[in-house]
Amino acid sequence: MPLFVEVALPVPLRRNFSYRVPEKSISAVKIGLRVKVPFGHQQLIGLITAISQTCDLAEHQVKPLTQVLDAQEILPKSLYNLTLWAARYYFTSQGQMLSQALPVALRKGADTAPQAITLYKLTNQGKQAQISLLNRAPAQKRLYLAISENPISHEEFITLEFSKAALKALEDKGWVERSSQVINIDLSWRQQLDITEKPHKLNKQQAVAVSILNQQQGFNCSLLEGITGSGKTEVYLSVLETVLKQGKQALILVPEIGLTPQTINRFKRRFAVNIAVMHSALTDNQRLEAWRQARSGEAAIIIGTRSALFTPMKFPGVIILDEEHDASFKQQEGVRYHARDLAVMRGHYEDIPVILGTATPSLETLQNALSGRYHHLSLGERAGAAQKVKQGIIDITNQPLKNGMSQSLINEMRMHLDAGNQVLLFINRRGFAPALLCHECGHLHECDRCDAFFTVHQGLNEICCHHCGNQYAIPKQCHQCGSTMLMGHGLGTEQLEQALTGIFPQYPVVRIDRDTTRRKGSLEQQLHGIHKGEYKILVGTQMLAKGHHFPDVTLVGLLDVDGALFSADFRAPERFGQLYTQVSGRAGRADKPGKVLLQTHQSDNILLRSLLRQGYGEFAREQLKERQLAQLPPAWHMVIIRAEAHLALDADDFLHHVSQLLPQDKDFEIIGPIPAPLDRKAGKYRRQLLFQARTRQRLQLEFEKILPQIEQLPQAKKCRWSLDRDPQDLM
DNA sequence: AGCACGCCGACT
DNA sequence: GTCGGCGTGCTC
Repeated sequence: MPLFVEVALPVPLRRNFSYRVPEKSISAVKIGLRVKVPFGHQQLIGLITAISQTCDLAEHQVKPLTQVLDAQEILPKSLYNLTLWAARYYFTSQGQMLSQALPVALRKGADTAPQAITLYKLTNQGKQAQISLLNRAPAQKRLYLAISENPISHEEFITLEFSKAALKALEDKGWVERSSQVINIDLSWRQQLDITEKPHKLNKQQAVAVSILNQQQGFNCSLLEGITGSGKTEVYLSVLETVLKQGKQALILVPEIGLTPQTINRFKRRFAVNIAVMHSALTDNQRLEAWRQARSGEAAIIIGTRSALFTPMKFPGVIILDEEHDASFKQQEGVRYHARDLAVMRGHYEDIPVILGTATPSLETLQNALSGRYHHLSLGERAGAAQKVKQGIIDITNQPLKNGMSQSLINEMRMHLDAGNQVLLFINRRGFAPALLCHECGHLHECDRCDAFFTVHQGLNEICCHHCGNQYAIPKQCHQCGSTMLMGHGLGTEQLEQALTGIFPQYPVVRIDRDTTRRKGSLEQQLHGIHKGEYKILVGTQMLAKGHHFPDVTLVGLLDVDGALFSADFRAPERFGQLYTQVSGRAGRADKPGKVLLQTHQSDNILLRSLLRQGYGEFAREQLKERQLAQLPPAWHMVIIRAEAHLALDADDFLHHVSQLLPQDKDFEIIGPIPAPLDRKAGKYRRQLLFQARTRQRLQLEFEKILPQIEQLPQAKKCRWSLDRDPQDLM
């Protein structure tokens, strides 16, 4: 009787492939095992998703699988199901999603069995050896002494920086031998949890939060809202204690920039348990080892960034996702999944609680908290540094600007610098899609057909409405006052850095953005320089605000507030609110009050006023109402279809045909095709189509129906295209 | 996504 | 005469 398997392969084709199971492997196949299979001219590794006695394809079309790689399912059932759910949700192939969920080493075929570790120990001859013979070989002596005390593992050998030559010499003498040993899985933490640091006394709000969180059984989700310094981590630690005492594991997810030794040490100090850390600097094998320890239950705590979401747990207890609003939880290439959304879904599949922590909730999470789907727990809302910060608005309408800085700002900077303090200047991320604004009268140019602001496309010398696609050449004069001083592009960090060096030659400037921090370790180096006071003026993008505290910074300037408030990107105001709140929470300290200055042409803007007067909470609630009116996320649900081609026409043509396939009624809205805010990249033209649906269900249904048709479009061959569900930015 | 096949330009 | 550019087409 022939046997066939369906295999999910890491290819962008949205289907699985059938293979014949060779006689000898028939008893070895099971759903969820990795197999190696021939695919075109290559051998790929995929997962078995189904087994059947029959196959629809003709016999000559089906190849036999090459090898079964596992004896046991590679993922626990809950994670396997989550991953398949995610494949559907993000409209990607099961194979790509599953491959995403595995550490690279396993994608390449590594073994899941724990690796035997190499131990170096003394031979009988070595035990009787005369140490004095090593007097002239200090490296050998050091190693010999270490080994004679206790056999050492290869890992210790590396970390203690012994010499390889010395080891070889001792082996050649016959004094030291290596043996390999399989380490028994140590689960003793489940019986006996050692707490190595006395917990801080919780304040009332923390205690309330902890007691509510500790009562949770099974799946549920909580938003823990607390400003910087309100003690979120202490709440996490307290919840962890409860979970670990029940013999269950905790998965902690943090933003890319937040995974510092200090963060990890906070957990290490409190609990004497094995902590698996998953970060991008690990080698494939180190990652695999951390993964194994999580899967076996040896690691009680797993802490990592976005991709750590897929770490299996033998005894799942809780998922904590810190700084839940952080954009780095959304993968921006390949499968564009959101670790926060999948974390909630994973909590559901594992039937365990999920805790989302932040000072500035994303509107998605806020909506869920306000509607009662999530518990809403608050910490120290009104306390802390935020209140002490002085805030000021500089209306720059018709003010002379030096590289984006007004004279008032420069004067203020000088005061703070001369007093020996540091100054921090923020500008928006490059590639922001700015509105066209008159510097003289502050008029914002709006599309004549919609209510949307025009977006400036400097490269094309065009303004474009991102709602209807309406395009014009950039006007020479303001439509309201006739001025020729129209502003349409944010300035760059580099430009600003140069200007500052000119204005304040005596104060060293440091610039922190994607470009200056690309090299590994350079961010740490720059931050170190800032803390030592080597730099006086700090220039940077959002990056600088995340998780870093600069006690000597007393003045923070936000240069391009308008660029954030009037961007074509509907999330820009939300992100600005988060940035502003974070910055205000961090400027200065108790004995050195900080000041935040905002430059804008729209000093009486309602949004801005509400943010400054009432804080992020109110601001966010107002934003939420606006999103509802505008039928934008999280009220409605969005998918972006992006296309890239050598000729703009090809991309447009494709998207146009796609838009014909999409449903059109009151539950759906289609915008575009329009140029992508970064419309030309590497000589290719990028266009996009926005699609909004009233409900998730309809969106899912419609796309599942038309996706095969989109794939079949002849125009699809002329361009590269991709889907992005719940897009983070419209770039 | 890979990878091979295939058809046109600057080199020994 | 060949090496290699990347367009197009296929993968159970």
